[in-house]
Amino acid sequence: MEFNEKQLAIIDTAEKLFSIKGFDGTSVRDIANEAGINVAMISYYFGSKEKLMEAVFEEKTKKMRLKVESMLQDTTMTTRQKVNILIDDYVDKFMLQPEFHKIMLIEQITDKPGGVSDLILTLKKRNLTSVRKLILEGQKRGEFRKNIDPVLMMATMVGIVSQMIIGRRFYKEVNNLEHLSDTELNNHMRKKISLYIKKLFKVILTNE
Amino acid sequence: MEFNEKQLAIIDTAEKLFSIKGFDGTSVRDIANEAGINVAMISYYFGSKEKLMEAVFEEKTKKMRLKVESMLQDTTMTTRQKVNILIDDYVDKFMLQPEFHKIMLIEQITDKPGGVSDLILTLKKRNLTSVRKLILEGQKRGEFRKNIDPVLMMATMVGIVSQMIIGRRFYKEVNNLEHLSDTELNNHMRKKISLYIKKLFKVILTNE
Amino acid sequence: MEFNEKQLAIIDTAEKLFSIKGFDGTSVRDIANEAGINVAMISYYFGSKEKLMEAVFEEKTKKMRLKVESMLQDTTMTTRQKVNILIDDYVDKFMLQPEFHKIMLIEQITDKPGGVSDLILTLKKRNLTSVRKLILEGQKRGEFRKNIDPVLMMATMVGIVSQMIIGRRFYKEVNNLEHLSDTELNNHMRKKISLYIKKLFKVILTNE
Amino acid sequence: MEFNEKQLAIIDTAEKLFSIKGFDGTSVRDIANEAGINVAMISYYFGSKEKLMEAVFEEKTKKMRLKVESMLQDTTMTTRQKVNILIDDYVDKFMLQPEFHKIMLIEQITDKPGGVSDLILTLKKRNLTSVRKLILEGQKRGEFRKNIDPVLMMATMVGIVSQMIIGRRFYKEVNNLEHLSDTELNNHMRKKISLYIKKLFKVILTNE
DNA sequence: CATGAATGAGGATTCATTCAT
DNA sequence: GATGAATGAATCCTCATTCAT
Repeated sequence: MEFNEKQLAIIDTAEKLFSIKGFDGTSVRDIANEAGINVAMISYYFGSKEKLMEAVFEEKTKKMRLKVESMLQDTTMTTRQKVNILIDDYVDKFMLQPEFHKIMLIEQITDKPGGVSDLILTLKKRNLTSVRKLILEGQKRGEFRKNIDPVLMMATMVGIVSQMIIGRRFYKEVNNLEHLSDTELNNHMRKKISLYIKKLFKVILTNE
Repeated sequence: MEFNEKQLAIIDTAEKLFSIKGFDGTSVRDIANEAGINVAMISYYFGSKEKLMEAVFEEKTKKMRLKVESMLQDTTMTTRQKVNILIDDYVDKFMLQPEFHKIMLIEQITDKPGGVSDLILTLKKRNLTSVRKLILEGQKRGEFRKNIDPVLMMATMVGIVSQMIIGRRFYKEVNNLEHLSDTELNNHMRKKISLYIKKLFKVILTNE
Repeated sequence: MEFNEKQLAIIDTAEKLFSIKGFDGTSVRDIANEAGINVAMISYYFGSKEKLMEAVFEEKTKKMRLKVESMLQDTTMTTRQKVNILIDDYVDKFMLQPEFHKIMLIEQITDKPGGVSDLILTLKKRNLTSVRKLILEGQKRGEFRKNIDPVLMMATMVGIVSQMIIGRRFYKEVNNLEHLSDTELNNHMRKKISLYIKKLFKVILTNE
Repeated sequence: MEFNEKQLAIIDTAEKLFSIKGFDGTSVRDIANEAGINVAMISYYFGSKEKLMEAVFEEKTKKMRLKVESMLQDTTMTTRQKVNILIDDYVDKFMLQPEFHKIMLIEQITDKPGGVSDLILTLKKRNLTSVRKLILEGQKRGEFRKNIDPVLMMATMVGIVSQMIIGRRFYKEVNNLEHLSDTELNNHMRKKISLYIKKLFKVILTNE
């Protein structure tokens, strides 16, 4: 599915508003006004508000696919190096798209059958398969220990990032970082979270 | 604030529906029908839908306050024992109230000013203070290492639990646990998560 | 119809609120709150909101009946003296009960069939009969001229008083009387209006 | 502000219903049904019921501005002639728009701050200024006497017309004019009132 | 005699969508 | 292809009244 320029503008606006006010809290008029287009355009281009949400998801997940598969083939890196790259990759992607991350969270929480949450579930299962392969590789190579739960591992990484995105205001206030610009804070948090998760995973994967 | 039986019934229904369909996705009619009461009763008892949400929050957080403070005084336990109790406590509380947990998440994500998210922020700050004290105690006693970030620690525990609650369906399917009843699955997950976080925290807190 | 103390309190409150916010703009809850009684009392005591309005009217018109009839018998006064007394009487009564006057106006304007406006119409017809007699008396005695229209005469007196009550704020501002208290302004206006109407009527009734 | 045809139809209907049932007594559904349009159109076109009322006022006052100012310049007429024209003008305008007149009355009586009553007050003040100028002119030319109160004068004219509009039914019945059509009665009343007020004003303005 | 609780109808407004142009 | 106008359904809330106690 290819979207034209106007459609992309609508998708961007929708992403922003959905993440701030939720799907039901956002009216198509809000989106139309913010995007500077006619209300009827949304039905016209996407069919319905629901379909617009799916379009948002479709468009925004294009960049979201984890590049695990390609790395699995690679034999020049240790598995731990691969894991670290993966962590960096994940943290960067989501910290740079907090709005979309929020939408994904909300969709999973509300979990409407037939909606976006089904797509997310599929995505998660696919990612799990990759992660399992990676863990297996690490174990075969003797880098990782036995009894690693990939689901809990994923929950750890995703959960921490989620909490930091959701609790951005909290983090800023309790660490007295009000003087930082949005971009600065983002960079600061990205580095910190990345480092932290890497340390954590090192322990999870290797310690006995 | 004391709520009577009928009010509590409304609150319970509201909690459930808000967690499934979100605040805006839930109409007061939905709540009234589900609770078997007249629509007007909601305004009558709570003033508005917004106020009802606050009542839900008020009622459900009664049991939610972490019992850190009381434990801080205790001198018969090691700090790590205290931390483990805290983890058990937290995991139990939220895994037994997944609906409310979802509401808290949604409220934090959408983050309406003047709404429930402000109350949550206050709660988190209060908890942070307690956690900081606990860490300090552990460090003074030589149990814990230096350079522990309490905010990341909290994000880790909260994030993992969140992910497991949100990803309950995912967890069930990929682990082939469809044969378990809801209660059985709950118990299974609670134990697993608790154990996992404890291990994680042991490493975070003590390892050099 | 005799009203007990509580009923009278409700009637007074209702009169005030009806005059400020109109009948439809006033809710029985408003009245109940303002009067410090239970909402159900209004239906309980008066049957309905509509009936309450009629009770207000009934109670407040008790003092409103013009004392024309009694004066007609009097042979010691000239008719013009009688007219002047009547004017004083009317102006005083309405300027001292502006709220009720407003209600009467609104009721006449909206003119619901079967409502209070019917009662007002009856009252006006009764008053007209008296006024006609008085004019006749004046004409027989040679005090008044021919061709006096009693309806226009009444409209003149009632209309001027109405305008002054309605336009109280206007009058105060354009005459720079902001320094006067409510009572002072009332007295000032009463005298002025009374005098003005008397002059006017003198001309209307006697001039050729 | 220019209103399109449909808006004008809504405004006309609203004017009628507001004058009959009052603002609060009229529901937007009433207006929509009577005007043969969808309920949502009212919000669509005017934003709210309140704004619709303001639109009614705005539209209907277009023709309502007294043409005093233009006449003040005129040197070919005596001031009394000007006054007479003014009276004719006023009586005609309001007797031909009794509905709107009623709305103005109700709005002044209930006197909601920030509502239409503020606009009416402004209008009255503007008119007062003009009337004052006219009186001054008459006095300078020696046509009028001293000590004329313009506010009472206005109250007289406006009050009489108001009473006749409000008491239209009363007037009809007591004068046995049931055989007249609405238009005939209107013409009859207009002439009568006009003549009466002119006579009255002649006396007020010139008599010592 | 009095009242807090409860109700169903109706209030204004906003919604996503469709239609005519 | 694009849009302002229009719609019916649904939104939350308040209404006057009644009921059970």
